[in-house]
Amino acid sequence: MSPARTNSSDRRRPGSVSIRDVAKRAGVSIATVSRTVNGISTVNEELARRVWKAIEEVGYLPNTQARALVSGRSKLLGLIVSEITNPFFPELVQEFENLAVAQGYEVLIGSTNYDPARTESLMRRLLQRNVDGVAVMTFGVEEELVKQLVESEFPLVFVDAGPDLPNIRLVQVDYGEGIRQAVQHLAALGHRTIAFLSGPLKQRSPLARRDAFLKAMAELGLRVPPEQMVEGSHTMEGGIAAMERLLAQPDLPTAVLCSNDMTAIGALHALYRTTHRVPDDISVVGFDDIHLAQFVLPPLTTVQMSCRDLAAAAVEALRAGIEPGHPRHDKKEWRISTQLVVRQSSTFPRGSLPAQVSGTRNG
Amino acid sequence: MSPARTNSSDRRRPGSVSIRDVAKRAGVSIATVSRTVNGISTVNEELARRVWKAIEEVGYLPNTQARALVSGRSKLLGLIVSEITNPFFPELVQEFENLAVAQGYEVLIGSTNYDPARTESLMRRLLQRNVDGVAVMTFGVEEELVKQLVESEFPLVFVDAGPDLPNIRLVQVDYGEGIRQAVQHLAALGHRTIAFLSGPLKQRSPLARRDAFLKAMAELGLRVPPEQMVEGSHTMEGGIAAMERLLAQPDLPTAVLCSNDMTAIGALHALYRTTHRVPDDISVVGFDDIHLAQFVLPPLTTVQMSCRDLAAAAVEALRAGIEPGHPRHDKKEWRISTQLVVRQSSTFPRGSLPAQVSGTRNG
DNA sequence: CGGAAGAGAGCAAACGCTTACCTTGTGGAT
DNA sequence: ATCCACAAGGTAAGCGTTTGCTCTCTTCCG
Repeated sequence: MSPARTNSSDRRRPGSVSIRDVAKRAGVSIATVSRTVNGISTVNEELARRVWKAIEEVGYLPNTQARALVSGRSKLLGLIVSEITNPFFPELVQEFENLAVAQGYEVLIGSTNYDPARTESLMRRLLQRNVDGVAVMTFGVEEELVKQLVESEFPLVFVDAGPDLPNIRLVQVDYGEGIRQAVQHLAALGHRTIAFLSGPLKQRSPLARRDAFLKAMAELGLRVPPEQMVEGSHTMEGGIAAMERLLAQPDLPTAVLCSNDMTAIGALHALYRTTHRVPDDISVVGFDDIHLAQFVLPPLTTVQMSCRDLAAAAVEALRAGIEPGHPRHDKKEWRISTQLVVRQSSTFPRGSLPAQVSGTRNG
Repeated sequence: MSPARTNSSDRRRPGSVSIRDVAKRAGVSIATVSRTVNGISTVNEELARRVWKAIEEVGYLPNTQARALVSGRSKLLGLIVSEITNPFFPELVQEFENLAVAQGYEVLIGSTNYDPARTESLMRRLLQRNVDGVAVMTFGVEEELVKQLVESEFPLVFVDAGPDLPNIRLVQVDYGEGIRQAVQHLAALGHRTIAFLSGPLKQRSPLARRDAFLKAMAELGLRVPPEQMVEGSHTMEGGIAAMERLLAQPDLPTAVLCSNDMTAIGALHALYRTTHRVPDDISVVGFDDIHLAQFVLPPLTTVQMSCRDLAAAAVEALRAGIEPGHPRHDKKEWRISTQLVVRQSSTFPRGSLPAQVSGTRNG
């Protein structure tokens, strides 16, 4: 009524219509608007309708920043991955985001590119943005910082990663089962010499994969000469280099198990440039079952690790740490199982069977 | 000193040390702390030193929410992509994020999965978070909303997408040059029949790519029979399907140009399952030059579109819209050039030359 | 020596919301 | 009729900052 306007009485961008505009329009106090928006039951139905109508009319969107400021909850989750360009991560990110959004959270994603300085600045930025929790899917977060955060009970979950500290929420992948299936699959086909292209062995998860491999081999009484364990880097480039090193040796295995699909794809690439054919001369098996795995040539036999399960566990772990009355509040460990998916990059070793039943290109 | 504590005098999580704690510790007012942090020159050097020391000691991190609330700037950028799992996007996202972070922004990423409802809710969430601007790299944002945002001068930029509305910031890819190079490359090798596997033709950018192809062919006087224009979906699955439809026809082309690399990879896949070899029987050329392109078998000849340039243009366009005194404030269009990268998936058509010099697998 | 100017620091009002607390009005029990 | 309990809405404090304004010293000029 009075000519003196509040700051946003005129038409502004959607975000800048404030609760006051709604209150004025509906002829109620801002408290009532707030209560209506938050579904608090003490608001009279008739009034609530008026408020919603006013909200509609002025195009009000509650300002999340202000909400966060007063409630202390930003409804933001941080997600730290190694490299977003590694095809494994987008799938994970996607699932994580879907689940988070379904719970009313938004996600701030950052990739570390394995750079400690970058990681630290990322972590700082996330904290500064007041994220309610952080899921870490990479290594190299400074232990000191982690310890400090854990002590202050900041919700933190490590997914297939994480330092060796007590009292940390972890989502752990059970490599044993999937890798055992892969090894047994190859052994059942008749392979006796199986090489392993590992990831960077400074990290825990590649190490766990390697150990699972050695264990599965030992269970079958199969020997693994050290020269058939080659370290890669979980990238295509690393897979190429590792395979080339393997090829340079006198005794070739008839099968190669790779620590992840990217390595396997690199291996396929390296083999393509030689006279060895996959799978007839050499079988290649991956790990992760990224989307791409079914589209490489030949389609890759690999071990599936469910992104959805992984993401779901991470989100649940965070919610458990964030939301006061959450049932799983004290749970510290989540386990994800793995499982073999047979495609066309693995078959009998050459000569071990009378005929090659699986028709492949050099028929 | 006094036993009555302010809210955060004890050891809490890093984010919750407030400016007041610093002020108390340094024995100054919060205004001075604020000015020190923001580098305002009226603060005495000696005092500033004391403030920084206090900040260090209490582990203070300014609360971005509060800052945003009072300044009206969230320093958040929204980024909308179609699907984060499509390998083209992570590379773009990565670059975008790097550039944004370098300018002090954080990025909220969302994927639409081509779902209008999802797109709308995403947009609403972004506005609610008070993002300072949004870069849109997908189609299907409701025109009405866009119009409204543009009218209210909300910083918005469309990257290789966008509705046909006036006065919109656009980053446009110049398909002409790259596709012409690709066509001329194939023609120079001796190809006369070149098929085209397009993207979904309901969208602008696939349409632009197709038109560029037709134009380049026409320039050389090469005919393109309609049955050699097959519509795909810019995915591997779509590439496979499109290639299969092409293969089902009586007259095969000697070369196939694809609207994006994913389609080309699908095409390679489909061809792998036939007796046609790439590149000897049929040459395949992609578009985008995603990282993966150099690792498929055979490494893909493709047209490079620089992610970095694209991302840089998008960030600059947004900054131009956000930051008051930005020089490019009125610029509405940014252009990105494209360029052919020759790898091993293209060669002479079979029989067109006496000997095949480029050593390929069936040598 | 008085006073103006300017540097440097503090006070307090926003920013848009949530929520504890207070006020008002209603109905039922006494 | 009086009182109390309770429902329903309003008032205002406060979340952690930034920033316009004010206050207090210096310093320097006349």
